[in-house]
Amino acid sequence: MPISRLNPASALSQVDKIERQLEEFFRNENFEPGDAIPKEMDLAEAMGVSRTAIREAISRFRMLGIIESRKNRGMIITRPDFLLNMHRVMDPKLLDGETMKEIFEMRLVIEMGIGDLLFLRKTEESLLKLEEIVLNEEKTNNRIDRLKYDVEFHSMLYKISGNKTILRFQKMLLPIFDYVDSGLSSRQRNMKKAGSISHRDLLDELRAGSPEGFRTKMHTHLLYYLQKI
Amino acid sequence: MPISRLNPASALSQVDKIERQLEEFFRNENFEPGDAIPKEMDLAEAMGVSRTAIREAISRFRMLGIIESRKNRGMIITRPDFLLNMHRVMDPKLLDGETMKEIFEMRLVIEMGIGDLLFLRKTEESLLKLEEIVLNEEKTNNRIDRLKYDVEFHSMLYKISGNKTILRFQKMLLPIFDYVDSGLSSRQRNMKKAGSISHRDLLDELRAGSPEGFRTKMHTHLLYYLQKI
DNA sequence: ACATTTAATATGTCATACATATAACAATAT
DNA sequence: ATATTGTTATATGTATGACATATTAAATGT
Repeated sequence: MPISRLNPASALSQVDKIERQLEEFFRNENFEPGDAIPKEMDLAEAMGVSRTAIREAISRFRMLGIIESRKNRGMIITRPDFLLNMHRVMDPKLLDGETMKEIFEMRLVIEMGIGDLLFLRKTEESLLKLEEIVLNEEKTNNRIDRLKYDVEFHSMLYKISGNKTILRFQKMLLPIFDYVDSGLSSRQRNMKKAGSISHRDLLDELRAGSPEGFRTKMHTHLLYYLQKI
Repeated sequence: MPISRLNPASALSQVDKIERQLEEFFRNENFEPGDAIPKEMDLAEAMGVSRTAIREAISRFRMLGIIESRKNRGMIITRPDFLLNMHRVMDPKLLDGETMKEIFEMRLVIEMGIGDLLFLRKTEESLLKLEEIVLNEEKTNNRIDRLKYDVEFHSMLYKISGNKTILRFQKMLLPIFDYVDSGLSSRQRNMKKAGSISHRDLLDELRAGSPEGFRTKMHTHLLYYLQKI
């Protein structure tokens, strides 16, 4: 139970209260996407508040994508895009260092755990794309480009996993990764090179190896990050 | 770039536009938590709209926890709780089946990838707690209780990982897991029993084994879920 | 019966007024 | 001079009424 959930009750504005009541209402009444909800004036009268307050609360749900309204037709419940909302607050300037560190860790965890999905869903085509990225990476000496291909390689892995939610999740977290990564010292950065498992090794394992082997190799590949933790 | 981000431009209400302009404004002006933002009337005048419209937009940021306002002191930027917002839309009734399946997969991925953190941060005390849960589980024959201890065991693993974000993420996703799990046929459910790796095995490995061993065992433990995918 | 017009309706936006909590300052008492 | 109290200005919180606009439904005309 997040602490922010229990604001000093007195500090809750009326709109806050309306928001919670409405959320409860929608849940209890088993509203589903497509269902129409009462019109603003009815809600206002039922709760004994002004239409303005109701609209401020409804506006919040509108942003989350839980409610949509069309003139005259009234308002209906809609399917929210749960990652879109997260995206709005995924800003290194807004989050604290501890949280960002934890998000970074989460990425490492996901990359190490994604092996099985990769073997389940890899195709010749997707392996060729990986091959192309690795070749590009091996050709360049530019530090910026290497970083770009590094991101591309790992993004491609997420794509191969066939899980759009994980892919989007990772894309959304990229600013955080950049931020944490840029905090690494150059000494730590050099350890990366010393790491014994390259993208080429990972690709080879994915092509002809096993999920177990891949998990172990990915672990080694990410080791320098883990040691930083 | 989420598709919902590019609603038919004409369909965007004025408040929607204000919301985006404000978001851009905060970003460009490098606002950070604690910074005061212009008062409502100034914003309204600057954008040539009514105070009502500004308030509807601001109300959205207030919900996200990006803005907080105190009478007279004006409004300030605050640190949002990025998981709290996700929590609001994490409702099986609101999400579509495909998304829920992908979230479920994400859980499997995380559980398989979490091994290293566990070995990094396990303590005697935490292992004893795991032991207690496993003992309780082994004692009972009640199907409901077994399920309860199953959840407890995995939750405890997240706790041991020492990553509060991952722990909360998983807690938030529980309703989805329940929903997907309850969709499994009894035949599939029985495969669980046939799975050769028990919680006891996982605990033993965590106590005296290696991260590699744990990854492999966790993989086997979750196999029946993976096969369902 | 069909097309067009008109009226009713619910949301979108605005202007205004007042309530309320807070900060800054002034006044008073000790 | 310090502490307490009172006053005022200010920015947000809430309510009300008005009008715009898009859409549905009814009414009208041919």
